[in-house]
Amino acid sequence: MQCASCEIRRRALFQVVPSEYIQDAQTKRTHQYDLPARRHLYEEGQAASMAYTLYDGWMLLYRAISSGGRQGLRIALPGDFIGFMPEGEAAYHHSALAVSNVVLCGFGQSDLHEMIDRHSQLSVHINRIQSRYMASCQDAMLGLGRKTAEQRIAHLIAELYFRLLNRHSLQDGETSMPFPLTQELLGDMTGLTAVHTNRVMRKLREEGVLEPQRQRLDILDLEKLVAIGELRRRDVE
Amino acid sequence: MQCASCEIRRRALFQVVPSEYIQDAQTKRTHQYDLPARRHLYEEGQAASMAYTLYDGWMLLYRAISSGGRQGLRIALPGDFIGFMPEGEAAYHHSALAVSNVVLCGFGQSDLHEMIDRHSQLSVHINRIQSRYMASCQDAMLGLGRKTAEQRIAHLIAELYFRLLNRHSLQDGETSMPFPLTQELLGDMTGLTAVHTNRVMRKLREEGVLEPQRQRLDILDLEKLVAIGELRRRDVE
DNA sequence: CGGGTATTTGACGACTGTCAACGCCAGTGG
DNA sequence: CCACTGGCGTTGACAGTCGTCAAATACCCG
Repeated sequence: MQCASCEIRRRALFQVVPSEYIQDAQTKRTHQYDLPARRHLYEEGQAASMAYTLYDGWMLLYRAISSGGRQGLRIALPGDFIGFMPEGEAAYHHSALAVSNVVLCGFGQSDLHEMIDRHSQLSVHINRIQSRYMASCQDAMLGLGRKTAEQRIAHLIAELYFRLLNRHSLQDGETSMPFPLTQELLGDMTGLTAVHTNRVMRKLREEGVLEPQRQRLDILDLEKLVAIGELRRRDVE
Repeated sequence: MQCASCEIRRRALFQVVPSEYIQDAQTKRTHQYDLPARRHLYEEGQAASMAYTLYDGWMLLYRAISSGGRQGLRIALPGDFIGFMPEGEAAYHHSALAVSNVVLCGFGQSDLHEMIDRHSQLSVHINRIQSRYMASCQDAMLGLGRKTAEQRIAHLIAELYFRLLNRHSLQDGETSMPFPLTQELLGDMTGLTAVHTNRVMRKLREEGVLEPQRQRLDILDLEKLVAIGELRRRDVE
């Protein structure tokens, strides 16, 4: 089934590829996927045959640990390009879990590699995307290694807010955002337990910084949230 | 001053570029740099005009935090390609500090971008390098978020050991490695204080896992080290 | 209404940070 | 040769953050 609505997203990824070519062979193998909440798109160690553009919904990219828990690597938001592996890498290094119901556009990994061969600018473009992800990954390392629980959570929420803002999923000045993450998932991202995440959320509520709704989150004091999390706006893509 | 010895390394980076071209214009602007221990190669926020191949010595890549400390992102070992930024990125996102005396080969960032334009395979190659760094960055996130101090330190040391082994800086089966990191730097990498790092190192010594020498480290029980750190060998480049 | 999932709270303890002091060693200069 | 200095390693006492365990409550969907 062709995905009409994800045309926009595909253009974003392939903006550097001549459009005649896109109409061509490769895109025939582009498919839309729907995935309900709590289901995996792929798992760590699995053969990496596809890459995806997330069109709608949120996903958690994470790595499992031996004791059964997991460490979140990134919350994928609509527009994110996930699951790409360079040629020669056989398996995914992480798992991708649907946080809410999601819609994705899938590309064959080998199709992408072939396109990269023909359109060198595509590789440069993907490089830039990867470089951004790397920067946010380093941001996360800084938080996990050196920040308190409250700072990490504030940082994460502020980051998500600005990412949505930057891709115009939120209006400028809007104080309420969709928020499908459970406290357990927040904990996965911040290296905390669900219990402690809860305590921190209460504190942030009591401080008048934010107010959770069902599946949504009101940001009551964005400035304070940014200050607590020590978020540097320029680092957010 | 031209760098004869870094010819090997340059080939590693440019292995995908026709050799006639390498003899050409760009490489004229390749220079060797020597930097004494404790000096910065570049700092966060600085204009990213150069990228480097580390030829000799160890470096710490890190990001500073507001309270004055720092979070290590990666220990760069001989052969590592550092400081590259995709076209359009103006400033480094992290700082690079020489741990020991180091020797580097520098390339102009814009020269690299130009080469990438002409030789698309170079971009693919850099992509692969970045992807590896990303994987080890995610490894670190997992440690910082979910592992104990002992696990993190064991993981880091084992990782460094295998990285040296993989690039033949160590012989197979050799149990002693060069180790210019102070306990403070170990702490920077693992998100611990120097004091606590010390306690963990003592524990590892008492358990007969390792034995520090001056500027060197003896691995007495590699298997145990790997087990404690839960290192997955296949994830190490 | 019932069952599963998510949130909330309390009590307790472990891990790690902070503060402070001391020892060791190499290099320096007298 | 020795005193001095600065960097690093080492140790102890204490406090705080956060994890663990357990239980109660709230919420959602069928």
